[in-house]
Amino acid sequence: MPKAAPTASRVGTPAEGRELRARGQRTVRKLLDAGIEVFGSKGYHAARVDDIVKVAKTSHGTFYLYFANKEDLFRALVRDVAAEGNALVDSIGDLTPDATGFAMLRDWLERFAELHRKFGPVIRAWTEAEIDTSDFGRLGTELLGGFSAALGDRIARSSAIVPEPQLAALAIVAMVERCNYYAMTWQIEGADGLTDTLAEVTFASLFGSVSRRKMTSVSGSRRARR
Amino acid sequence: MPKAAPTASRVGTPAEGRELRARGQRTVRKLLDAGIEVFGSKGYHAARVDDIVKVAKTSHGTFYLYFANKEDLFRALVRDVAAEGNALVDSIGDLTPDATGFAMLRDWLERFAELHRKFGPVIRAWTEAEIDTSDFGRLGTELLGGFSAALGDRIARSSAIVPEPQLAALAIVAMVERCNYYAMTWQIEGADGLTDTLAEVTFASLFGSVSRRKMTSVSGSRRARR
Amino acid sequence: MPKAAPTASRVGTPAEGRELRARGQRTVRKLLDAGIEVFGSKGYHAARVDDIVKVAKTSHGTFYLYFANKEDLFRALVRDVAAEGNALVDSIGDLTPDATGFAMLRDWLERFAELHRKFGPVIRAWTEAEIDTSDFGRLGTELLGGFSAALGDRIARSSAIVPEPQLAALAIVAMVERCNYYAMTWQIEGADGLTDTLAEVTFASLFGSVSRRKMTSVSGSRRARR
Amino acid sequence: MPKAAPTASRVGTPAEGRELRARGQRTVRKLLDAGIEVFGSKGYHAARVDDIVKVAKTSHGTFYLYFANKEDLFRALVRDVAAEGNALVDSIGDLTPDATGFAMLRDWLERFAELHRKFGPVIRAWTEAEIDTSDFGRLGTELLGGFSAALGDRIARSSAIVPEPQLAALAIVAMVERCNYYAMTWQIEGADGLTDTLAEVTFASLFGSVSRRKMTSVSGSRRARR
DNA sequence: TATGAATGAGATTTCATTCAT
DNA sequence: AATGAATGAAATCTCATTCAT
Repeated sequence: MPKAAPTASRVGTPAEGRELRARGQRTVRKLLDAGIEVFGSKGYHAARVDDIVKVAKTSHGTFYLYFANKEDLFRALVRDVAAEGNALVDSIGDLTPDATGFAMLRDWLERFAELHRKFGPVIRAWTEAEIDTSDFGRLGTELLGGFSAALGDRIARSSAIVPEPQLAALAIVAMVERCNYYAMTWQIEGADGLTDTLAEVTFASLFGSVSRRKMTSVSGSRRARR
Repeated sequence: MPKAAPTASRVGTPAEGRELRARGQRTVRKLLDAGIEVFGSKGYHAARVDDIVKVAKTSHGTFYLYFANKEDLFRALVRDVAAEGNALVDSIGDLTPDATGFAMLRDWLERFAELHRKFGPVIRAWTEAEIDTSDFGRLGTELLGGFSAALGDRIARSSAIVPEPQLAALAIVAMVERCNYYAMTWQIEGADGLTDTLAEVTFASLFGSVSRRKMTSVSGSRRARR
Repeated sequence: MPKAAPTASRVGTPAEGRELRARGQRTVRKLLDAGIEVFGSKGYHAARVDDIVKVAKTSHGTFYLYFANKEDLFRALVRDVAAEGNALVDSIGDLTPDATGFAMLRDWLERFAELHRKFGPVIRAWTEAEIDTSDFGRLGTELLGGFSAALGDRIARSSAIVPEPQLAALAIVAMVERCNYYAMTWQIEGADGLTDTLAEVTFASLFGSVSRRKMTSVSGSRRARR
Repeated sequence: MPKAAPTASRVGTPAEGRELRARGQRTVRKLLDAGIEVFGSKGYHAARVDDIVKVAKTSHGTFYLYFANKEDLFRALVRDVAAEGNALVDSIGDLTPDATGFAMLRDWLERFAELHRKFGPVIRAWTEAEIDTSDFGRLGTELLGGFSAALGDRIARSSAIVPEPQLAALAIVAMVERCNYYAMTWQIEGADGLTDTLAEVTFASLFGSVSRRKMTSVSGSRRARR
């Protein structure tokens, strides 16, 4: 469990409106962090409010003081991911068929992986929760859709010859997302080369495997995954 | 008082345990189908035995006559998927950087999509269930791992210059799996071009965008993604 | 606790639709009867599903098999009272300023008291519950309103000179209802003369205290209240 | 750290315990008024300390500074009603079968109605709370009993020929109380004629419909009940 | 072989009351 | 004198599983 960096965040329904003092703020944060941890380790459905409360070292009553229920807490978490995700979407640069383009792509994928490392547990649980509770499946759809649309846009504007840029973008996003997911879930052996490989595969699928040797030199230093 | 029936536990798989008569066979089938439907629409955890039983138009008692519990039914389903999946794995042909190789790849992806269409709901639920019930998450890992290993093998043996064939294969499998998943979940418009795009992207990532023009002729009509 | 005569009745939501077998029927009845007893002794709000279940000698699970919640069971009970009450409403005869009229009135009041004896606990709890759960307060309003309207109608058609028959009827119904309520709640001393007194007061308020002596002779035999 | 404040328990009644300064007085008043409002609208059991505190625009902590608990606040309210009620009881004049007697009765009923208008919510909640907390149900019994005893006394001393004056008095009190209750609960249209009707019905039940014509002149306009 | 009823362990949720500032 | 946060006991409700027919 990566212990997830502490997260400031929206607060649930019950507390809605009322301003929180320092103490309350701290409690909310404890609960959110506990949420990340527990959702991550057991998944959304298997997670019990009781588990979360235990990890946060607080009481049932307190939980319901700040969140209407388990879903509410989860939603708050998801909103955070979505926010950071959308920021990431906006930061995709131009895709050029040269070293600069590759570097941009690799960097962007690295940041994607980082997001995954931070919020992985939530994302994982999200996939799981997505199914029935209809309306926050939408949030996920929108996020992924956003990624894919932004990337599709860059592809279309690039010199890559791709018949359906949007579909291709979707395919790439799917690949990237899922690989990071696998990396987290299975602790994939040799996963530290993952971002490199993803960058290469993606780049190759758009521009062919141009001058790969030179480019990987860029990626040498940045392997932080334990 | 025919208390003589605690044969119950672990009957599950139609073919194993004591032989079932026609009526029993039919009941098991109804339950399995209901399982696909219900697990698909609500996911593993949210699926209630009650729902399955209702869809199968039978009773709780009957359910437990054939399956030890909810997980047992799910396992039976998963086993079917795994069986078909492994068959599919074995049927990957040689990856050559020409039209024949592309056709093989496309055909294979088409069959993958078909498998997904048939068992998608189960696969979806599987992803979700994976998390806690540790040991049958393994079944899933093995299946995906099998796909990925087989493909990695073909890549390594092909003329494609890829630094880490196994990771690349994993990335490709991830992409393919997830795209089909999206297609099912979101009812993607224009999703019928999906397999084409996947084939193209995959092929391009391995061999560059060779002779793409000729190949796309296969993929029929043009559709713009939303 | 008068142990309340067993009551056949509507069944709650969960069971809705499905036909109940003999066993289920019996269970439902046990629960309804337990409801009468518990609501009667502790009132609506203080009554716990747990109490009801204990009295009915069944389990929590079973309770929720037949009723969505406490309110649902209560509703079923209330519906029964309302049904019997409405029947009673329809049976008011003509109010004549003679012995016949008085006998009719007294008889009607006797039947009212009987209804109260049978369903008193429910009625008592009803008054209590009435306050917030808006829509089944309506049931009560309608019932009392029905009583009052029917009586008002008879008064208007009688020879009594009353400026506002409807308001007078309401006043009378209020008196009768509340007195029976008191009789139940406080085990009023000398309550066995209650129905007589109510008949007299009512009759007098409409026609003056005509020939009271003769009339009371009718009422001699009928005092069943322990 | 002024831990010195567990004086809390049983302050309650403004006049008892330690003297309160102006600010405290005001807070107590706010809480009592909030109590009337909340108990009135939701009833005793459904009323939440939280609701009361919100309406009073103060905090939980403050509530428990002045009242030992919810019941304590309610008791304080009830004591007020009882005090005013008892004063009212003592003020019933002589019942004579003439216009003076009628006027006295009407006036008294008018004052009763006023009491009800002021404390109706509390009285309503009282009826409800009566059930379980045994000992302050007694307060209610005593109050109603007081009304009824005083009235019974006046009836006995009057020229009315009533076999059981105490029961008759109870019936009348019941009628009056309940009618006012209905008026409050249902916002009865034309309820302003209510006190008139009550006076008439009561008077008639005791003395026959003597000189009714002259008296109704008091009651103003004609209204038809729905 | 099939069924509907029953069960109870465990999860969720509420809210009067206490605590720390 | 006042406050908002925290608590936990007690209530409600769900549902996989077993039972009796």
